[in-house]
Amino acid sequence: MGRVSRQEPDNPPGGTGGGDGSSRRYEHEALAAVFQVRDGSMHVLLWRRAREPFAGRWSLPGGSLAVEERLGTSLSRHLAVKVDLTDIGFLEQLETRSDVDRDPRGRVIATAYVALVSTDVNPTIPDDTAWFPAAHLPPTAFDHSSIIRSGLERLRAKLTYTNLAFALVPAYFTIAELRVVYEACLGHAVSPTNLQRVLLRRRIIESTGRRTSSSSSGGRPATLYRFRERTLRVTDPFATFRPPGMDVEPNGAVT
Amino acid sequence: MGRVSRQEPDNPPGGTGGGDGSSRRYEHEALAAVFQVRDGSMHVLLWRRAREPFAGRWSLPGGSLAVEERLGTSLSRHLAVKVDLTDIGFLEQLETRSDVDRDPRGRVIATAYVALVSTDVNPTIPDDTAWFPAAHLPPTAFDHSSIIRSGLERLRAKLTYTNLAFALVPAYFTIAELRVVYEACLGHAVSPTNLQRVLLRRRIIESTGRRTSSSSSGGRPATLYRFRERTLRVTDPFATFRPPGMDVEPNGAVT
DNA sequence: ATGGTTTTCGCCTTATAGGCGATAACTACG
DNA sequence: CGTAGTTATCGCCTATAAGGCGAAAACCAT
Repeated sequence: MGRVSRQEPDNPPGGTGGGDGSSRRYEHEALAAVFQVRDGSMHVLLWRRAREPFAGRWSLPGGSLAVEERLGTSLSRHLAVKVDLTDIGFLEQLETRSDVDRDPRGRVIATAYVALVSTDVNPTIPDDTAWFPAAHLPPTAFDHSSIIRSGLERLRAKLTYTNLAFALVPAYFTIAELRVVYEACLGHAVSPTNLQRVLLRRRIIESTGRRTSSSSSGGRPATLYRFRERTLRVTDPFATFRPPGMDVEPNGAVT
Repeated sequence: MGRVSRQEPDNPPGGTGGGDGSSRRYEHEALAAVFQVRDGSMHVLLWRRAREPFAGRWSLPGGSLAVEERLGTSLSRHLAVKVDLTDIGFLEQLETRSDVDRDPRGRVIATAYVALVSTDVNPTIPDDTAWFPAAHLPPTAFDHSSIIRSGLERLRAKLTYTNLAFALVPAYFTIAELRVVYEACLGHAVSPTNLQRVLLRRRIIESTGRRTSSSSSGGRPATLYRFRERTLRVTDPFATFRPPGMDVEPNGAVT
């Protein structure tokens, strides 16, 4: 192949496309793995395919990228329009799948996102969509089940070293409610005692003075907590190998 | 936008493209942020653009996606062909940029990767490419400097909670050499004592019996260490909130 | 009031990171 | 050969964060 030379496609878009096969164009879709904790376990929102390929199987909601949009906004639009889903607390790009044969009809590149929905919203979804427990997925289409696994993995990781849970619970919540979410996500028992202590110490959550009026099954009324911030923030276990005199302020700044 | 109905582009590729603007096609390029520690500081490999737009500015190596390729292999090919770079120890997808106007010539979607090169390789690179310290980048093209920052952030994070450093050092190395790499990457002093202890305790590195024959400037010969594994493996600070009796075996399995 | 239930606090143990000085193992040079 | 200089490594301690467990708090129902 010729001499080493240029870099990106210097061909103007729509240009003649010289050399080694540049200026090819591809369909591009944005997919969302929408997660919500329902009845104590993690669920994913899936769409039942009406047509071939994979007719009858379930797939991630999403849609193709429009000309004037970025992937993220495109996806929000598709979710709003097609599944009536607007209450998304968190949306983050996950990964882009480019396998040549991931769609039997032809080449479609897909960028997958992770979307989180709080437990206190119950969106009205179309008939051909449904929530499925992430642990027991129905037969899925394309590479979507692999994408879901990948999303779950990221979710689990971030839940332990960030404040990401803010997107999965209402603005005000009890430790018990938070515990359910953590258990659903991590897939194992979580001690409420330890959960409270750790998140308070990390200054991720804080107590509002208020308490639940009275719980259904009796028992001491729980304090209502809230997340100090409702945007993603990492706690610094990344501070291993931290330099000598370096201390991290509560606000995250470094002195 | 009609009634809520289908999902992915059900149009066969090349089809007529109905409804809400589906089956659009876009140019797609793969870019690499190639990192290497040189002279004790982190460097990035950049390419000098010959033509407009951004003529004379520096950009990430890469190239457009060919029809029969996945993004990762496409990128490897471009790096091998165009910058003669084949000794890449690690290649991981970073993120996909889809801003409409990121390329003034028209719409090009870019998927960026992080690539790592060990300190013991010194690839012969073309005239119009050069290594730049990541802390002092030259004027860059497109959104590339933002991509580099993003890559550096991931690199720093992963260096502290994974064995990722294996891709930045030779197969056998001394703690001193490893320290240089960590300092270059994290941007602050790292104690060799602590580095050794932590990585040994985490069972990320292990001592080969061998020692450096004799160093240049005198001093006790250092033990040669090696990474137990040369594929990405996370250490489990993700194990916070770990369930009661759950212990993690040295090999990473969970009992 | 009494018992059941749930939440929360206090005290302790364990695990991991980090500081610092002492010792080991070489080179260089008289 | 002996001694100074240099670098690597180890041992012992401290600091911090996570986790276990039981006791107390604060409600409900009878």
